[in-house]
Amino acid sequence: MSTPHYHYLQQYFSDLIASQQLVSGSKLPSEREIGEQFKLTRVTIRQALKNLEAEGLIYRQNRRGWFVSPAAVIYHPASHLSFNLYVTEQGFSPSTEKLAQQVEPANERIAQLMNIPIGNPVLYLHRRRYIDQRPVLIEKMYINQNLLPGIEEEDLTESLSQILKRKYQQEYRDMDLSFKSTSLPAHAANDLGIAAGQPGLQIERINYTGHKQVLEIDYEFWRHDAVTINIAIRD
Amino acid sequence: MSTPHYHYLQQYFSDLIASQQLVSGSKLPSEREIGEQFKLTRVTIRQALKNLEAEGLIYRQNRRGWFVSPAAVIYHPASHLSFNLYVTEQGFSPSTEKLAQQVEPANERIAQLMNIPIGNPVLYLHRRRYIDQRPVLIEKMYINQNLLPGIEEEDLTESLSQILKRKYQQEYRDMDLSFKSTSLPAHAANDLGIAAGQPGLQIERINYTGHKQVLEIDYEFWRHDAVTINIAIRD
DNA sequence: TTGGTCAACTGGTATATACCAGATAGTGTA
DNA sequence: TACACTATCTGGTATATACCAGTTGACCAA
Repeated sequence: MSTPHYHYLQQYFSDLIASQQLVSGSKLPSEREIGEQFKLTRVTIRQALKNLEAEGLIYRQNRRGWFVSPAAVIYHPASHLSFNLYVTEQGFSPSTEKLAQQVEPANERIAQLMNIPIGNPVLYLHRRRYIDQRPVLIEKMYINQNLLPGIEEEDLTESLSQILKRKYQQEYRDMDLSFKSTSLPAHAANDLGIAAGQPGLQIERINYTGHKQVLEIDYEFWRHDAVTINIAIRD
Repeated sequence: MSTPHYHYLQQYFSDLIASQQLVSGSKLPSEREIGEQFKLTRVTIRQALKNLEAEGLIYRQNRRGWFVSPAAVIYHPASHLSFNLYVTEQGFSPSTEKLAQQVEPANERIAQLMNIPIGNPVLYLHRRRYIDQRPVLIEKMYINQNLLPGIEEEDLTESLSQILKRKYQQEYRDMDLSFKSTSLPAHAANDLGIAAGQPGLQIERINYTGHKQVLEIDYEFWRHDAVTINIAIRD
C-alpha cells in the first residue's frame, strides 16, 4: 500500500476540476456512486473528499451532496473597498442578509476599545453574506453609536462604508486586523449551513475614524475556501 | 442521537486543555486507550481528534501520538521583525534548519517580478523553522542575487534581515502579502513530518528594497495552529 | 558501553455494515 | 390547482474488525 487508495481518488477529482471537466458549482456523484465505480467503501471515499475539502477544491451542503468550489475572492482589506464592490469587481454576485440587529450593553473588551463605560449601549449587527448565492461569511459587529447617531435607522444590509460616507461624511481609515486559520465555531458553522468543525478563517477587525476613535469592531467567519487575503505594506 | 458521541469527546478534551489539566506539549492517551475508556470505536475517536486538530487545540506526530498544541505565535509582518526576534519576544525558542540552497534559473514569474531575464540565476533557499523544537514552518525563497552579491557565502540559517542589515546596509521596506487557508501541499507536509492534506496556512511574500526593486520572494507553509497574523493598517 | 534485534505500541488505511436525519421529487388527494 | 404525504436519495454517525508501517524501549550480544 505504497500510495493509499484515497490518494488516487483525490488525484482523480483534482484532475477533473483542473481540466474543467467538473466546473465550479457542479455536483459530484454521491459517495455511494463513487464507491460503486471505484470499488471502495464510503470511509475511504470520505477521506479523499475531506482532503479535497481541506484543499478548498470542493465543499459540501448538508445531505445534499458535494460540489466544486468557486474560485476564491480576493479580499484586500487595506483598499477600504466594500464587500459589495470588490466581489462585484471580480465578477461575482454579492448579497447580504441581516440576521440580527439590536442595541446591547458593551462588554469589557468592547467598552475598553471604544473608550466608553462598560454596559453602555452599542449596536450589535449580525449578517450573512453570499457570493453567487453561496453563504461564505458570517459577520458579527459592534458599532459605536456615539459616533454614528441614528445609524440603527438605516438599511443595514447595505454596505456600511457607503452609509458612513453618505450620512456621516466618514470614511474607514486605520484598522487593526487579526487572522487565524481555525475551524468554525458552532454558531458560525450553523449560520453558514455547514457541519461544525470544518476549516475556516477567522478575522477580527477594528476600524478607526480619522481621529483614532473606534468606529466598529468586526468579527468575521469565512469559509476557508472562499477567500484569499492580499495586503500591501507601504512604509 | 441529538448530540453525537464525538462531540462529547471533543468537549471533554477541550475542557481538559482549557483547565490546564492537559498542558501544552503533553501527550493524549492513545486512540485505543480512549476507546476503551469511553466504549467507542477508533473511527468515532478519530473524528473527535481531527476536529480538535482543526480547532488547533491538538496536533499529531506520525505514529507517535496526539499532543496538545502550544499557543500560537503572533506574526506581525508589518513590524519587519525577524522570525527569531518575534518568536523569542513571545517567550518561545526559535531555531532554523537549512534544507537546501542552490543557484537556479529564474522561472517566468520570478523573472518578471525581479525584472531580470528568464533563466538568469537566482538563489533558492529552502528552510525549516521550529518553535520550541516543533517544526512549524517551511520556507521556500528566491533571492535576487544581483542586489545582494555574495549572499550565498553567508550562514543562511541566520536571520536574513540581519544579514541584510549587517552586510548590505539594507532593510526590508515595502512588501506584498497574500494569505490563503488551505491544506499543506505534499512537499511541505512531508518537510513538517505530518500527513499530507492537513490544514495549513500559505503565505506568499514579496519583499522590496527602498527603491521598489524585488529583493526576495518568499513562500511560507505554516502549521495552521502555530500562528496568528496581526496587521495594523495606517494610511 | 555500544550497537543490533525484536516485540509491542502508535497512528494510518481499509472493508463491511447499519441506522439516522435532512433534502427532494413524485404521487395522490382534496 | 394546491398541498400533504411518502419513498428515495443524500450525507452524518457509528460499530466491529483487520492489517500496514513507523516509533519506541527492552533485551541481548559483541
